Amino acid sequence: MTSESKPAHFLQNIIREDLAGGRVSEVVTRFPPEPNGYLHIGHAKSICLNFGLAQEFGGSCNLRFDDTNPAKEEEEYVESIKRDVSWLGFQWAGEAKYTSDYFDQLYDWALHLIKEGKAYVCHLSPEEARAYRGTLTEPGKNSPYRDRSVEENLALFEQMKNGEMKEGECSLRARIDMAAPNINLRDPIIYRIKKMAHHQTGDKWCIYPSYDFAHGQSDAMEGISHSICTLEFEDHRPLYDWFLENLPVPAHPRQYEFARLNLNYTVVSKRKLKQLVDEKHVDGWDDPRMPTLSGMRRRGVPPAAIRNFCEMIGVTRSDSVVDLGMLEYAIRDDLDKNAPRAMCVMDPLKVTLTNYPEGEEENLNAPGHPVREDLPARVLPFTRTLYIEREDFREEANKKYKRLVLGKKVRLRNAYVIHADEVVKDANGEIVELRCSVDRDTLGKDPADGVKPKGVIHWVSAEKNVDCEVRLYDRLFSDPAPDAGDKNFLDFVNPDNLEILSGCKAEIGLANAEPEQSYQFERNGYFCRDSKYGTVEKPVFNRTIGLRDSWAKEQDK
RNA sequence: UGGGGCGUAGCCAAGCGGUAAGGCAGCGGGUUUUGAUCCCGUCAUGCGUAGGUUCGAAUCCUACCGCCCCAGCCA
Repeated sequence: MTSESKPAHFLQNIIREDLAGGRVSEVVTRFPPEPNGYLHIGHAKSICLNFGLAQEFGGSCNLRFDDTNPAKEEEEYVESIKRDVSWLGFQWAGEAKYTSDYFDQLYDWALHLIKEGKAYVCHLSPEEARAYRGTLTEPGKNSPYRDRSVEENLALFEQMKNGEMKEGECSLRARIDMAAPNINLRDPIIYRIKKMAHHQTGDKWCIYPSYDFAHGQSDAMEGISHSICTLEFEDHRPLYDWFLENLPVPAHPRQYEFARLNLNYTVVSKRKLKQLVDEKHVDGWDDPRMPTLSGMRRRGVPPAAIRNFCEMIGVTRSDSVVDLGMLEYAIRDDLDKNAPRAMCVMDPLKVTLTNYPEGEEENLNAPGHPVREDLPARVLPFTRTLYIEREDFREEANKKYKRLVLGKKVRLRNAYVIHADEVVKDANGEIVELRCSVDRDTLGKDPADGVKPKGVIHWVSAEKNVDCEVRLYDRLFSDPAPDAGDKNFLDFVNPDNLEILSGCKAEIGLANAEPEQSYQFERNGYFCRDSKYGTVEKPVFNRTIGLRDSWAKEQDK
């Protein structure tokens, strides 16, 4: 720890004290997703927290699929979750675990509660149970089945397990306190009947434990020292503790809650994400505009950027909304340091260098990165005809415009200084070509007259380049809180969230770009080859994020 | 109107009785063959509000206000 390191957050403080005071000898955490959907940026915070804490304190972190509800869960998600956690850069301890691994033990513990008179089979229908539960301000009433004998409960529970009861006909409930102000303590259901195959246990069971009955005991079995979850589970903590106190568990882990991540301009609810996919607002769960980890991966977001972002935003108990700009900063910060540089002209304007011999070609060397000397240099073929960005030329402009102007000079990035001599237009007055002259004595040095061009623009050889398609993504929603209150988030889908450019010309080396390998297209932004679309001859590049653009800001003034 | 939480700058967030860290965004300037990066400067007489305790309060006490979560056989 250096003097300039971040101050510790409350969980780090708690762990430090637990370790120092001997309450725990080793830190064991767990990331417990339900395999019912794809992981998103919100999960990333939890992953980084749980795995990060284990790493920081020399402990370990389990990956545990919280699969107590076969109606909602699928094997497909198990695989995608493993892939995403690994991609983020974390390794779970041993094999991935499943709450369903513990169904036998959980069943025995249910029996234990029954024998202790602390659980009973209740034949109230779901509707009746709701009525008996009371309300937020009124206590509930005891179920008429609450005082069944141990023997009767044992027999009935056996029948439940054997499939002799119908779904919803009855359930096993903990016998706690129907008048408790905390509704979770009003005889919560701990086993329900679901005549349904489970993706891990097949048709072995037709009764399944509830989250509350499964989670703490699973933690205990795994020797979890700190069971970290989000704020909405805070009210469940007394119940978490009640089970651990009333069952012969090997340990009593403690639950701590933190505030989940909220990001403006972003929705992460599974239902809404699914709707975006189903209604074709996006191209799938891994669409680069999606806040899913698979979408961000495809878009070119480096996992380290997500980790740093999670580090930046901190861990607290206050419900807050993080500005998307922070995520964008973290992405740019990582990419600036690590992405090799390249040039790509999005909207090509042909330039002919009238004093450059036809058929001549030379290979110019360009660094792979302005400061990272470990990144390999590249070779740029320079020829008589080139492409520059259409918006990098004006027939006339004031001094603020630092690009190519008719009759003036500009530096071609990593190459020569050129002078714009003449504009060629078509019948409609459209500029179709620029005729320029090149100063061959300007490679790596200023012009002999000592007049240094103010601007530098990117370019690509018109004779040797990669024809490609470029996809420019913008934020998915135009409203900072698209799902706040009673708004319909679909009303705020940003109509300009995707712009597809074709006929873009990238430097030749990009022909071999690999998906997920990020590049900075100089003066433009960060890009990576798409893993889904494009061909060998004509790749598709996704813009991860643009460079900061103070010129655009200046122009808006 | 029951229970559980949370209120420090536009946003995130330190602070734990000794006179408001840091980051993002913003603004101003410098360097620059990327209008990027980098560097420098600037940005809360103020900590939800009102009282009180104290030599001294964001920190302690009291009251009030605002926001979030809970009435699935979901997690």
